[in-house]
Amino acid sequence: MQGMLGDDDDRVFKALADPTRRHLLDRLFERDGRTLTDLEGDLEMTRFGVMKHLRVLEDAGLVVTRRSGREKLHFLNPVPIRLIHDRWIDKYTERQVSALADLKTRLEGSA
Amino acid sequence: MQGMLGDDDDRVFKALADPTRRHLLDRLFERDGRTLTDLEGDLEMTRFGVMKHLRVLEDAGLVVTRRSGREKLHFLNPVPIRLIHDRWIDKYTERQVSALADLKTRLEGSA
DNA sequence: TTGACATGTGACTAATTAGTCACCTATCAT
DNA sequence: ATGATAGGTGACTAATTAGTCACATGTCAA
Repeated sequence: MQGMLGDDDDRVFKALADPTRRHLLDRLFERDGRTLTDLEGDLEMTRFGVMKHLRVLEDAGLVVTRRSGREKLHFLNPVPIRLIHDRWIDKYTERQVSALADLKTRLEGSA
Repeated sequence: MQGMLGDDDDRVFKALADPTRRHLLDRLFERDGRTLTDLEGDLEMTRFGVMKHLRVLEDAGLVVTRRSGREKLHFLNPVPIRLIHDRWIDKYTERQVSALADLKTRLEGSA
């Protein structure tokens, strides 16, 4: 039981704690397979900073990569996100919580 | 669109980044309505430390509280967790991702 | 081959955050 | 009332983390 709550998931949560890294995930959610240079584009940060953040995301398993020649392509892996969900939302209450979350999103969207 | 990605969600992710706070959420997931003294029990930390962590969780909306006499009862609010989920997992891929997550949990459970 | 481009590494500094301390306030039971 | 119990505050120190730098490696296209 403690096994699945160890170092792995700590890396995931630490990775998600930074707004730049969440923004990178947003970009990859929008469209997968981007390169470092592509992702560097809209960030007010040096390339090295972005690379460091991508490394953290990759170590956490939130991003998986594939080399293609001199480019490195980045893909979003949503499984760790789902595991966070399952840790504190059981199958029985999932429907109600999901409905509440949808409601909240809709209310904020129209505001 | 930026509205729902603002300071609020930053507080949520920062709150989740600490293992002690995740443990507190685990305890509340197991059983709701605990007091500070109750939660303090199995932690190697002073009461003040625990109180500080609970405060962070409450500010993030992950924990809601209710006063009952001289006691303060703590409840887990799963909605922010679900919003994290919905940010990077769309409704169309949710089933597949969920299945993968279940598989991963089962494999680790039997290991 | 050679110049240009994409990515990678180790060390340094500045800023953030965790945990503790002494001390304070409010409520309950007798 | 009063002693015990539950919870709360502001300031301090130690540890962690973000961002940058100069420099290095590997790949493509002509």
